[in-house]
Amino acid sequence: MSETVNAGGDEVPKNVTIYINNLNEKIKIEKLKKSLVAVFSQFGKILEVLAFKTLKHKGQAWVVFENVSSASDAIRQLQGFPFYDKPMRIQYAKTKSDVIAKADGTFVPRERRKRHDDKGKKRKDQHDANLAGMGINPAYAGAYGATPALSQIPYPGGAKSMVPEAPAPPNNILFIQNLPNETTPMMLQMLFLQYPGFKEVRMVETKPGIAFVEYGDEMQSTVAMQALQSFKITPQNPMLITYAKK
DNA sequence: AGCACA
Repeated sequence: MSETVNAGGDEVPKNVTIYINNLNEKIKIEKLKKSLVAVFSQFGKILEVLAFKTLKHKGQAWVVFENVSSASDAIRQLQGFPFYDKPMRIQYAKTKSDVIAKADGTFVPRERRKRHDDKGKKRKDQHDANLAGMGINPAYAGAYGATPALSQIPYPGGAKSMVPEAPAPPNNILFIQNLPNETTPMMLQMLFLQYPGFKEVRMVETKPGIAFVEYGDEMQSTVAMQALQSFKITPQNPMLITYAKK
């Protein structure tokens, strides 16, 4: 079959883009997008994820895949999937996404008020289409390209988690894992104190191997994270530093 | 409930 029937009984033709609603509106847009990437990447390459916080568009998102088969698999397999405590409702999107139109040359700017599109915009669009063609979301390339920690961290918890978590967004508090059991707060303080803005180290006796390190702000915590990422207290224990969850 | 391209 080549179409699905949505809850309202309307037939929706296949599309590489899926439209998701009934999303938890309390989740911040950036976190939501990253979590969607985390959950939907299993079905194939994602070109872009769009979500907006305006009234009319809250609780909804568009995930643009490279192939329709990915979109179909996603709809089949994740229909009703509990995501941040709410079952996702997934359909094919009704219209073609701009990234796709730009890539296949059918893109027409929708504000008809412009008589000429200026050269600068055109070049930018072409650039974005190129990025998309390489599997790089232009929006992410700009926004997160300079934040290496976000891309290099596998999600902690991995397979056992029913709702895969995207890496946490920047936070002035760092979460340290894979520490040797003999690590003391004093040892960590010596390491982290050398970076500006250091506030404190917290460890929990009953949870060996992890610690929280707090800085004044997220710029400072990011500097420390990048400096000490994979630092080995013992040769077997490269530390894994991520932002703590908010 | 709400199908866009910050």
